Amino acid sequence: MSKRTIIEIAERVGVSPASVSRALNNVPGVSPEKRRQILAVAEELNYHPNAIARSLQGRRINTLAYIYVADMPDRPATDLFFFRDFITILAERCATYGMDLLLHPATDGDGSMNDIGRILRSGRADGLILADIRRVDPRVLYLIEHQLPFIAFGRTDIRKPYSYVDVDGEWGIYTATCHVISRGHQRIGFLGLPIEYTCAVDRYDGYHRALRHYGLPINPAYITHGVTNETQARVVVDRLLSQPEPPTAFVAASDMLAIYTMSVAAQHGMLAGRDYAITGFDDLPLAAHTNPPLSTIRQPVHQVCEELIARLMRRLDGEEHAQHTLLRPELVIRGSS
Amino acid sequence: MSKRTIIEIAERVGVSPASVSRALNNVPGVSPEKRRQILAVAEELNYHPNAIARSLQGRRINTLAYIYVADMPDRPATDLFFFRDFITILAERCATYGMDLLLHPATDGDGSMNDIGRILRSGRADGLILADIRRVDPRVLYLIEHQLPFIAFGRTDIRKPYSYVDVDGEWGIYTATCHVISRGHQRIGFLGLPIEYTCAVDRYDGYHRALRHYGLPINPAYITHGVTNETQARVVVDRLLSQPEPPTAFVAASDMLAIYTMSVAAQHGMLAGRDYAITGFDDLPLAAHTNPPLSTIRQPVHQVCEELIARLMRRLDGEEHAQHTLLRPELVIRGSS
DNA sequence: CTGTTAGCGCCTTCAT
DNA sequence: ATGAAGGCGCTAACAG
Repeated sequence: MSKRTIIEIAERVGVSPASVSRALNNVPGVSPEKRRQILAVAEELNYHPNAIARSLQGRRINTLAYIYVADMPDRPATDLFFFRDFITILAERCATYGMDLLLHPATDGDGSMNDIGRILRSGRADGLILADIRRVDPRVLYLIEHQLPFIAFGRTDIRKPYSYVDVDGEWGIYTATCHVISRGHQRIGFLGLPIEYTCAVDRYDGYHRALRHYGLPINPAYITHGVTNETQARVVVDRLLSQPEPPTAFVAASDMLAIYTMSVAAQHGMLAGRDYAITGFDDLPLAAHTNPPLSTIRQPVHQVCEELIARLMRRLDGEEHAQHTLLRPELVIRGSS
Repeated sequence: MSKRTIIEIAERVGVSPASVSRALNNVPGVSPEKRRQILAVAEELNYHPNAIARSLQGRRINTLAYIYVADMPDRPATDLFFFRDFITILAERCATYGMDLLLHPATDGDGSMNDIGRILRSGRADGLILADIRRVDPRVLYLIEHQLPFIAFGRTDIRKPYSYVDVDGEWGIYTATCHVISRGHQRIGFLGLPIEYTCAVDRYDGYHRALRHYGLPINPAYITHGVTNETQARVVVDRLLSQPEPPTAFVAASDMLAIYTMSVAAQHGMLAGRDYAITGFDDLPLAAHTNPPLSTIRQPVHQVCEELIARLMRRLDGEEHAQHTLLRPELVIRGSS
């Protein structure tokens, strides 16, 4: 196997490497005849341009990177399942823009600060996608400061301008809570995410607003934050249910939280939809197949991914800077509420 | 923002770029003092070596690519969910080897033949991971012929040597079928994958062997192949159940097939575990949360990924060529059987 | 239309 | 221990 470079093609055809380059890139300035020959030989040699050499000239490498923390100890297991789906959909959207997705599960627990600059500056990716956004997120600050091209899936409390796409979790949970109230429930438990995440606060706010809106009291004994796995869920839900006046409904900030809760409640002999109501958030593929099927707030994942990539690509083209999108999720009513 | 190259560091420190390179790469031949200075300045400048320039010299880019077909029309939706999990676990295993995972959802339906050579030869990835293997897989043939470094998750009928990792689906389905038979079932339906996939045949063989082993007849009316979505499942399962002597148990070649089946059966008023038995294959996160929880054959995904990456890395190091691993899955008995 | 030249950022001889 | 020079594969700028 020879080298398979434009030089080899040039030699075979009897032209200069520059002409080969021009022909291969559809740049004018090559006679049709030579262009034809060149393309034929390239085809015959099974030639593929070296993307590495190309991007060394300052061109793009046609790759977007998604850097995430894979094994964050307090990472909601719930989000983990959501992000598994998110990743594949993101990759598909990338593909429609001719980009590949580079997955980098960060190794440092500190939100992958080490890797962020490295991947971008090392030229391995043209832009960055960030998720799991915290209210004050050092990664976002870093990227803004260094003017690196990125897009965030989620808002922060940071005032500086940057681009993001987010789902209106406040509205979503507000809607879910109202739905449950309209079913006649008055004592409503809330199962929240770890409050360092922006979306955790956002979703809690929706719960809060719905209760206020209906003039229901905010009872701290019904509210819990930061449950991230089934074991913790067991403790918390047991406690919630063993109160003198336990909640008759639960609004969970994620499908997995809801599923854990249903599982614990089942051990108390309680069946969702019959003995209590519950709603989730995400609409994982799983949600339609639980028993009973889980009512939930569906994240518009496809839209989210489309917007993320579209904005990031425009940023790479220098066409836009600090724009954002807030997408509205959708209440899906199933048997659990 | 300046260029941030070794040249800039060299100028600041007052040495040659070569010395900077040596210092940065821990190559001997730099005085400790200069080395210290160089590293200090690099740190201060927030310098990251350009991976692109590096790999132009023939070094690795530290990336493995997973090329897959995202929107294959006949792609079992079942596998889709499995591969979503597979991807994230694969990425994590890559990370432990210092590699990133490049996701390329192929755009051509033809098994991504176009992209395979391109990605590898373009230097964007050092090696390739292939899944969704078919019995005669043109991608595998191509990669073997061109001596490109790859590893397959799955066997083929191809005789030429190449490396793969696979799960013993024959054994798995054999075990599941025996389990169901041992529960007293005699009429056992089989729900198979599209037979162009090696694993589809493999799993069917397990069913076949179990029936033979117990001297049960092979009834074609109980056997179906190639169901890939819920709509098809409805038709097929309806037909299976409306026979004079319908199966009293089902062995499905994937969890999703099993779940679809349970869903259709429920509409016939039949509850798994009570009115009939059913087993799946994969052990998706979903499986533990269906109603009733699904008995299934658990794919050792973590082991699979570990072996895939380990073998591929050894291949890249020139240490091994056509080795393979066959992993044994595990029967997980839950409420559905 | 075509070829030559220079250089992207880095590493690796080869001298010194 | 250090620096100068060449080249990885490709493309852009400049000549002809």
